[in-house]
Amino acid sequence: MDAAEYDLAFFRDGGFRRRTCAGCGQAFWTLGDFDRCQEAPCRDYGFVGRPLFARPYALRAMREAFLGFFEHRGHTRLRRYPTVARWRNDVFFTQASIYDFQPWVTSGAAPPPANPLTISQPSLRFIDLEEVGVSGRHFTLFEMMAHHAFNRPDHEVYFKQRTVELCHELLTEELGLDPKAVTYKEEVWEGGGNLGPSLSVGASGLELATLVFMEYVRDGERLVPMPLTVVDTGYGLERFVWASQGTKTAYEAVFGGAYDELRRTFPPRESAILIDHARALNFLLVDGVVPSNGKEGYFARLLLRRSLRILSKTPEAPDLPSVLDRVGRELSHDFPELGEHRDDLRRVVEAETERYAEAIERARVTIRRTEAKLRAEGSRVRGDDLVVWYDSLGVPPDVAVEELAEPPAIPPEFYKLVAARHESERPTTDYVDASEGFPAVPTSVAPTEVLYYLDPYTVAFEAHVVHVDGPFVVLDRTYFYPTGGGQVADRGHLGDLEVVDVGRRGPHVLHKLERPSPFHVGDRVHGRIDPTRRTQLMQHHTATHLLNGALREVLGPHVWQAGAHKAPEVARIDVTHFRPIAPEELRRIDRRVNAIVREDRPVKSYFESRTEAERRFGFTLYQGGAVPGKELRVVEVEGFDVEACGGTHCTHTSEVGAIQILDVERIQDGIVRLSYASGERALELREEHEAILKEAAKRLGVAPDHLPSGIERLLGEVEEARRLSRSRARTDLEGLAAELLADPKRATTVGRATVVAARVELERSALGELSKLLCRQEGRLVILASERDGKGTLFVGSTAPGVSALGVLEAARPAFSAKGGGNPSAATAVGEPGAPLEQALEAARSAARAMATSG
RNA sequence: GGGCACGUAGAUCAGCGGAAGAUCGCUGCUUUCGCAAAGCAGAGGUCGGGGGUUCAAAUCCCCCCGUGUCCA
Repeated sequence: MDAAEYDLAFFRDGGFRRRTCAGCGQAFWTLGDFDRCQEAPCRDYGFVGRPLFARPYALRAMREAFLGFFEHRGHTRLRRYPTVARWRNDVFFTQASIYDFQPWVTSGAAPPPANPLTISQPSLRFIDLEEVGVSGRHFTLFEMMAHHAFNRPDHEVYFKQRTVELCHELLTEELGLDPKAVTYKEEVWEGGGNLGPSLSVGASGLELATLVFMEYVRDGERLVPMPLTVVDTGYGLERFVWASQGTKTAYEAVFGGAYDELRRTFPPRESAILIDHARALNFLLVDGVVPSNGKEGYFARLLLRRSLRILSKTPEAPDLPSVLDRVGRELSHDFPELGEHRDDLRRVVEAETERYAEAIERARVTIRRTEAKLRAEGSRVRGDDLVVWYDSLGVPPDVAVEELAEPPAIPPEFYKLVAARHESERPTTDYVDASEGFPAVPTSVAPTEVLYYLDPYTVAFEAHVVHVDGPFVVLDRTYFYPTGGGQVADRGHLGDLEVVDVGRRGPHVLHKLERPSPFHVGDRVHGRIDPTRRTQLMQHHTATHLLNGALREVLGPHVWQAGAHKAPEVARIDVTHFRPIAPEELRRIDRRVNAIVREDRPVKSYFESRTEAERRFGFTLYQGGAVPGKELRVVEVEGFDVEACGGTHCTHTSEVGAIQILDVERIQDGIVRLSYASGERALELREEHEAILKEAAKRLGVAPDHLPSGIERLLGEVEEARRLSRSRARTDLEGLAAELLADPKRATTVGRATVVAARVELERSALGELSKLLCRQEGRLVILASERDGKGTLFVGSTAPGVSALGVLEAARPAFSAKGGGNPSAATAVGEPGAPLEQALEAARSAARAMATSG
């Protein structure tokens, strides 16, 4: 980055000097007399015991000082965004204040909610998890205070000059930092394809803030100026508080009384981890994360389990819900939403606590057993085993060691060994703004005017063809709904041709015809949509919203839609929930959702600016995931459920008809799926089910209400018949065995063995059975030959001392080209096609006699 | 989303290329006034599903499904 980028009038006119740090080699600006920048590791912490600011601030006071400062200087104060970034599909969590405005605001697609603005955004970073409690300054959740400005070519709010000016004024005049103590270090920031110069603000060893100026797009080596430039600042609230108090660790300064309370029971490190995790969990759980084994839920589980482990090691420790509650109440003064839904939060935590206890118990059993086995083999448990156990059973090494009689040393770099097991993994990304199997449309083609948004009831229309590609036709306007948002596409006709699929590519809707299009650009076509299918899809889609609302009401606010599918035949919704839905809960959901249908509430669909919709309804709008665009289409079931959704909907709930829940299943850890039908389809299904029931009853010859007992009876009979047939088969084989033994031509006693050799035509498995029956006594040598499908099988079984079944088989091999093998008590060989089975039987018999005699 | 572990009798699990096992529970008999207990006998298995390799697969390979766990 060119040095001129940092050469601000504010620095030059203000008497700042540009120097090069003797530590890191970076250039920096300062009023002071330093040869090094004032950030670790170029200098040590100097503020411990010597606070940086004029007076000590608690967390709330500092946040208020910051936001107030910028409010007084023309910034609008914004409430925090959720810690789970539902409006994005590229990250799980909000990791910085700028995440709130990416990608729609920073790309220029949507206007900022205010400009300039100031915010203190709770942000999550799991990268330093291991440092929490150890370093004295790391947190999993921290608040990033910020002031942001978004500059358009026609409207510049402010950029570098004013940003640094504001920052400097805040630090020195508002907070009373010595102007000479600050250094502004030149850096380059890059992320998400954008980059720009940035300044790292340091004092007394601490990096207090980063001032980023996003102004370029990277195009290979070239830097292209962005049309919209962005001031992205980040001030660490916790660091400011710490610097103002000069305590030994940041935790004491930030968490105050609650931390001191924990310190009475726990050592400093454990206290810090507990309180840090409790804070992060309060935000995560209130923002609707359900602990699970994947995605964002995993991080909640990680924090919960780390906390539970610490608590379990101390007998007089409080339980986890109390710890969370204590911290949650404190936070609710500043974030009122954290005071709500405490019961729901408690239930989630209790369920998770049980699960963890179960997991650990399971692991303990496995560990004890494995050690017993290893010791029986003369071996013992090694450090590697601890790594495998942690990875596959979830048991931490210190817990595993407790279970072992001869514990190995825990490998010194335990977590590195765990990481090494995950090296070959690759993260994957997705997100396509296009239906699969639909070709790209040239950008010169005008975007399709989508009419189904405005009026979902119109099913016939006139339009002009604007683009043709094989069977794919793009119209200037359409009422056809393309597959999207979990709703499958409409069907119907364009002219006389059937529309077999409808998809979307960016701003274009493509109609796929049954065969290559006879239409040409400019043609006027008549479109007709299959009205029955459309109505059913509308009913299912609206039913999905109603169920989502009822699920949240009955199960709790942790319920979020995790996926949905709306087809004419059946609809499904997947939601996050921490345990299977109980039958009683399901009844309540069923009643509630059908009550809403009967109440005939209006369902309004309209477009609204993203910013305004978020303000009015909150982020629960994003049930269907991240939605692109500056405007959201809001679907509002009056007084019940509001979601951003592009689907076709009924205008009143009664149109949905009775909703019949067909099935509930747990499809993943933390996710349950409901299948249901409504409208005509629900009636159809009911008729089908009744018919099936009647048919089944008729076949069984009982009345439908006696079906269960009838089936019970039938199963008993089947069981009895099976038992009988099995015992008959065995009787037959026993009869055959007795027959063979009684026949002097087949059974002869030689030496100490009775040799039974016979040709029997039986299945291979029956040969074994028969041999087993014949070998119930000691001193038997059984040779059975059988031919099936042109392949001869020779089976040898032996209980004769000193006569090996395998040996007999080998002796017969020269006469019988066959593959086979076995052990001394049983051996099998299957001959090549045409191999002489009779001669093999003879050869085996002679060999067996010879062996029995000599043995 | 990926790695790893696991899936065998009603339950808990062993077996990890050569004829499906143990313990508990269950049924019957012996014993007892009855129960418990003990002894004896017995029932109970598509070895998660589907492909493949092999003369032979619970066992080895591949693909699914399910459970758990770790990592993003």
